[in-house]
Amino acid sequence: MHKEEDNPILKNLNPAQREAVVAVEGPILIIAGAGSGKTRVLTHKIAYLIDIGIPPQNILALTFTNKAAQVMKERIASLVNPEASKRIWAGTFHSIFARILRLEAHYLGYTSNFSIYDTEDSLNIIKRILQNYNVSNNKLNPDSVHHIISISKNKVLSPQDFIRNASNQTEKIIGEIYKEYQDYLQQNNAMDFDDLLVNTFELFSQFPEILEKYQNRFNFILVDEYQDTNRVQYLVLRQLSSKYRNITVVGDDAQSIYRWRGADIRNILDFQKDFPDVKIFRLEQNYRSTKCILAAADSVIKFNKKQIEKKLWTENPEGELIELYQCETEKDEANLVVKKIKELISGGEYSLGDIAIFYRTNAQSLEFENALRRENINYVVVGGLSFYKRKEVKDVLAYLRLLINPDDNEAFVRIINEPPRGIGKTTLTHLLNYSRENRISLFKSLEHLENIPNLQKRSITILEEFRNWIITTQEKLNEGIGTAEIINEYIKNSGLISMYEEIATDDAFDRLENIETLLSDIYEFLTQNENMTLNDYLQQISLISDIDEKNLSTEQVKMMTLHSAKGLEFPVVFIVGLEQGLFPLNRFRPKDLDDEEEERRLFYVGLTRAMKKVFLTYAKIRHRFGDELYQVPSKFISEIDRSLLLTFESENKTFRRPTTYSKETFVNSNNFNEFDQTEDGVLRIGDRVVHPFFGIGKVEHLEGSGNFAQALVNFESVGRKRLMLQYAKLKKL
DNA sequence: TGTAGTATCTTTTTT
DNA sequence: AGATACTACA
Repeated sequence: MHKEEDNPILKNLNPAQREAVVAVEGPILIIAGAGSGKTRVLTHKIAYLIDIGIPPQNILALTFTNKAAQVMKERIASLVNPEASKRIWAGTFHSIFARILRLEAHYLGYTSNFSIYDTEDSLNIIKRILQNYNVSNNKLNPDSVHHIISISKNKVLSPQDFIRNASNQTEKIIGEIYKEYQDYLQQNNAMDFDDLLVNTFELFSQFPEILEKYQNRFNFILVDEYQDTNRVQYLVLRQLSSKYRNITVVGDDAQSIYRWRGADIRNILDFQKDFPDVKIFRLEQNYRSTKCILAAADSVIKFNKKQIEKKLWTENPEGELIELYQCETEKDEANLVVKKIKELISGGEYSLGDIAIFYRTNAQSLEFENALRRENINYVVVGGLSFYKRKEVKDVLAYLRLLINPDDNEAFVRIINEPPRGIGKTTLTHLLNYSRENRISLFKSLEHLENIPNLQKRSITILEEFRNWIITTQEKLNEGIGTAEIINEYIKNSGLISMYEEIATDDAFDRLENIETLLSDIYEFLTQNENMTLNDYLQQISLISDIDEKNLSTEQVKMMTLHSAKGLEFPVVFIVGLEQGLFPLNRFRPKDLDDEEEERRLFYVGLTRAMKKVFLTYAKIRHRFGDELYQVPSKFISEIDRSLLLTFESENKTFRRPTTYSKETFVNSNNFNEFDQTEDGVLRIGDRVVHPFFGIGKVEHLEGSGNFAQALVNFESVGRKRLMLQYAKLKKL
């Protein structure tokens, strides 16, 4: 025992943390509250494992982002020998599984240069399949079909299972589409994000000897953010750990925010069922936030019924009260936040890098960007339209994908007429038909141009030329020398660059710059890493997320969605857009209590990111699709213990034309706790109503109750308005 | 086949 | 309001 006390790896850990670290063998569940040193426990545990002689290459650490894995490796490197830290397998489920699948691809009928399709690719495929099905698009839109397929995969439900379980015609059709989609992916030698998980599960299920190989390799498995794993991730974890049973999972049910993409909170409960001998540790001391922030977060999360009982506490100071600002519009809100940021900076206590702005949807970032730019304040936006999602970047990547995996039809479709080279819709349709009928890829079908009906002479010449160009480039690439130069030449010959040079607008120059950045990024990757190939590059970037890329240690204000904020911490946090319908977000579908609880956890995550100070804001009026919406403060505001809140009205009101909605329309800011559950009157969805100012309209949605009851009314004269029934004086027709 | 003009949709959250 | 997708023409 005393020997362990001396171990530097165990110093600076509290008793609970230390116990969790030295519990080496068997299944271990760590329930770790926000800010309780979860990452610290994981890193120290891995360092400890290495310290007691476990070979680092036998350790597998699964994290939620690549960045978290990278941070973990760096910290381990500083605790033990840096060389050892490099040999740990650490990464996201997706990237680690992709790595395994590359090595074992042939077992599943893939080759190791398979493409990884992103959501956009998947949607394009589904759109095309839907067209062939000739179904009315309003019921089966690509997004929802894609979502259903994705959720099914995460539950390990095959197309055959899906069709068998179908209970109506629509489901049956979706099942057919799912099947066609899956066959198509296999033909393209491509996997989508979900396949990386499902196929790993299939690989291990079908080939026990492969499973055993990886069981033996990963003697010790550690999983971060366990509350956000889904069914298939859980199943693979169970497969991998079933031999040695050394698995440590860390999670906090209060921070589970990915139910919508299949995360299953039951994984924690099932974990205890599968491993009855599980040892459970609880980390309940928070080192991050002030007492005030913690109390506020606690008062909110108490409104959730489903949760594991735990009490988070801190020795940190009381801290300052949370400030709540009521703003006129979203512009006003952005201006207020910028004003507060300037005050924080001039106060001398904080710098720009200490400050973060969290919002519910990416679209909200725009106003803040504008306001910050006007005041010359440096900022960085995480997420939104990331570099690798830009059209011109994706086009270049598609050119490269086609070189590596010529069966990649999505890449082919993307670039065959980009820039325009005279292969239009008609020609492409002929090609697509031929390749579908003969079950070969588009690129392969170029070998049989003379057999393809209806092709014009001109098209044939162009396509032949295209095919030769790709093949010659592939041959050059296979020689393995001067890869970066070959790629530059190839992209130059594609005509993309000269196309943008000819357009010569500001936008086109931006795009050119992005292409240049990408090419030099590739150049650097290939020259810095001796034995890395273009294939490695493509794989790496397809699984990179925006948060992995962005440097958060800079002196800039950080802006991101609440989802991206998970796992991070900042001295000062702004949570904006706290309005009913926006946060909690609702999509005007039947109310789901679980949805609301998830939104509340998201708010909890936001609050608990803050170390010292929290600002909350909402706008009374928010513009959306050109409409003016009258907003109601988020119910979450009313759930914060009132003694912890200071409420303000934003002073810098922007000028607005007076309407019949004068001051009394809006909630008095002292009224937040009067939210109650009384019945919302006689108004029903579909009712036609008349309003003294807006005239006749139809009720499309109702929500809230008591003083907060509100209706979304579509008026004939002015379109959709969100109105508070208390003030709106609507008359039913 | 490419373009100009028009209709329609957009805003969840991410690997 | 602005961007994208679709349709009718050159």
